[in-house]
Amino acid sequence: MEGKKILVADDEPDILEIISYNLQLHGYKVITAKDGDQAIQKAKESLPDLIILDIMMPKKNGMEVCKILRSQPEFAGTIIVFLTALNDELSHVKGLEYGADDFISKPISPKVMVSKVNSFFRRISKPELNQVMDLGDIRIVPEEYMVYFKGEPVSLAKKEFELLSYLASKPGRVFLRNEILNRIWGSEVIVGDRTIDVHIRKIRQKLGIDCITTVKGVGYKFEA
Amino acid sequence: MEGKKILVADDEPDILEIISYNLQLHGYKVITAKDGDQAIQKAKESLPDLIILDIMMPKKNGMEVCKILRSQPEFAGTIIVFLTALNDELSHVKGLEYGADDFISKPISPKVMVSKVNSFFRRISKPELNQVMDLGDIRIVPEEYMVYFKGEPVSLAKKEFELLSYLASKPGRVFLRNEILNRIWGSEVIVGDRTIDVHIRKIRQKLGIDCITTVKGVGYKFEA
DNA sequence: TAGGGTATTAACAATTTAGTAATCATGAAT
DNA sequence: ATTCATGATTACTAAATTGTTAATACCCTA
Repeated sequence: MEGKKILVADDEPDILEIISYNLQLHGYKVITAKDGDQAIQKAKESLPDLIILDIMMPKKNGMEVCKILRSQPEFAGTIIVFLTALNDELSHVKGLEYGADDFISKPISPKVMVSKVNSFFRRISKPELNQVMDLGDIRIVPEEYMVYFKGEPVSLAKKEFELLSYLASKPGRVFLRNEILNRIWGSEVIVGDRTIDVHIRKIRQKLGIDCITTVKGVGYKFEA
Repeated sequence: MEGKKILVADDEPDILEIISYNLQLHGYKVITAKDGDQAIQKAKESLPDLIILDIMMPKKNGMEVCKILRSQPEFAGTIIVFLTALNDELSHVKGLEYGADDFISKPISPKVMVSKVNSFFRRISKPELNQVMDLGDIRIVPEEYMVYFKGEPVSLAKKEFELLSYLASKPGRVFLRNEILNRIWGSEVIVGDRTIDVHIRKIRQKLGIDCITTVKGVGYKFEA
């Protein structure tokens, strides 16, 4: 997260000030721009990881900037978010068309802003699902489709393995049954109510310990 | 989103018709009023989740209605939006002073209207629900469905957790029993009078300290 | 200090939700 | 063709959650 570059473009110096101050406080490098043209220019020279664009700006508005940047391959992977007025649904719709990743509503709460920014980075830095996961006594090795409990190999079936990996991808976090269904079974497939439970049971059985906690009425979570 | 009650007030039967038809199509329950007085009366008896007010109405105009409703605690959490002529800047400014949450411009596009309404509910239905809340000794982690008291995990049941999160979302603010019912149980469900109390009790018990204060005849509030 | 309204509480009942074991269907491996 | 593992379903059981009741307790006000 540290050292990530963020470009902020807004024509109001105050906003610019507040945003960059708070982001810098959290270890981000901030580049600022005060209009659309400058935003494009600075984006090209600094290649930021995240770009925050105000919708309304002189020279070129946020939408235009976004459109232009998105058309260039070096910004394909860059996160672009808009600053919008609260509930400005129209901008949201258009913004998504132009390739925005998300929106931050004005008025801005620094706290919310920073946590949103953090979550953007968390989101993209995730696709490392093939990483070996070490969680206490449990070790998950995706490329072997294998799980080890205290060094002992435990062989899980595909669905079981995927389910465990998914839950273990964020220990402590509760995954809703719906999320699980979507991720493991896909949104088209419809499976019975008890299917998840049965697979959870198998995992618990095979691992011998209960590393999966039930949150009734909500879902399941992994805990080391 | 389903079953949310929306009160629409406008003196033009056609507009009323279009709006309510489209909203109903999307699963909302619509109540209509054709003037300001009726709007107030119906608002009081049906306690809608969202109120759409035309600015220009007989008896009382939208501003007045808004002002009156806002002055009553049971409408503190209700979303109120105005129907305004496009670019009617003056109404916008005044409207915000009177406590409006947003504006919808005439002429009305049903599509835009519905998507705006949806977004209102999306906003309020989870106002930063994924934010960790730190309140003195108490820490609420929505992602984990967990509450920590002085670092010690306390596991609350779903309803209890939701209730606590709700109250804690605005420490110090009193939540009316009605608001709580609407938010936690939904406007359709009918539960007995003592139900809230019992859940409050459970939370108090489990947390060990009394962070929830009773305001007799009114409701409850969270205090760190 | 008596009484109305309101909240607290504990015990209980109802409901919802998850766990379990047995069973079936499918398809790959022997 | 038979076996076997997987994955899904079912019907049943178990358990936790959630809601109700009814017996107080509390606190204003008269």
